[in-house]
Amino acid sequence: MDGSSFLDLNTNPFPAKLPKKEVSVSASTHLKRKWLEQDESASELREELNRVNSENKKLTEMLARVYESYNALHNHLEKLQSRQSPEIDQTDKPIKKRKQDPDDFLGFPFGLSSGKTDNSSSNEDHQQQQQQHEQKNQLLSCKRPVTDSFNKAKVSTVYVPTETSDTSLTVKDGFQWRKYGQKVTRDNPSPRAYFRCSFAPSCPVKKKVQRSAEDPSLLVATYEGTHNHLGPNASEGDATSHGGSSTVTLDLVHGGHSLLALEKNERNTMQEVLIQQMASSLTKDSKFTAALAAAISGRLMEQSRT
DNA sequence: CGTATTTGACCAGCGC
DNA sequence: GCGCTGGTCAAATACG
Repeated sequence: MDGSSFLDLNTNPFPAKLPKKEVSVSASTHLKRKWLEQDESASELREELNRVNSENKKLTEMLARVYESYNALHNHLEKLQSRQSPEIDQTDKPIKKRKQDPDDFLGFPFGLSSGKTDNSSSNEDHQQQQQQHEQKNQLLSCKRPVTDSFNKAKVSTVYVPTETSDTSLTVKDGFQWRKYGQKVTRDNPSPRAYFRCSFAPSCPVKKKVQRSAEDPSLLVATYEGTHNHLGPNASEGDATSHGGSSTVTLDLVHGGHSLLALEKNERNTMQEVLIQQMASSLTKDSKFTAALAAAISGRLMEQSRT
């Protein structure tokens, strides 16, 4: 992307026609004219505001449509999945298993790993839907959950863009995590940090965070298990309010039963989250804010000149 | 002083 | 059985 962001707030198709200089104008008419001009510019601004509002409305509607189709697609996928693999039943057996089955490894549902799946009937529709689903995920979230809730494995992976200089290996997801270990792994030069949920003492959820080997600007957070307590929204301990990077609070660990419990609430808040996310990404973009500031100041200057 | 983090040691699964 | 590797423990340390 060539980052020359330019924001033109002056969308008025009829630029302010500055009157030709009239030398012999009485003081009162001059004053009246000035008021008139101010009035005009005020109404222009009002029009502009209305236009921006309607645009905002349109965008919100568009977002809602996208989200609706996402939900429809999601439900459809869940149905398909439950029809094709009804045997999936991952009970809470704390099996210590080093090598995970590649089929459920981190729950890659989109053939990211090898393309080999159990339902290798190469159902093209299915694959297409999965791809669409993934695209939507990418579109909707910079925190891209690679696993989806339809995958019943209680493992999900989240990619979080971060500063390469940031070595803290922290992913702010709203939950409280206690770090209990750090390891350098074979396939990645950057260390992997191990976290446990410290929100509730009995919460079994674990999180691994490691910088992506391919893209050092990405943190890969792997969540395992299901929280057995209320989500971060129920508490005040939300990391998003602590300044710094504004990440969106999402419960990224769905699995088994808690999914059903959480999904309704999640859907209700999803739209809000998306909007917050858009706003935060815009405000984080220095070019955007600079362009906005320039446009506003330009507008003000112009107004003061007239 | 209590809590969180760091870090080396230890454990267990897996491949050879 | 042995070595490699990922995951966990727990003492030491840092921090508020």
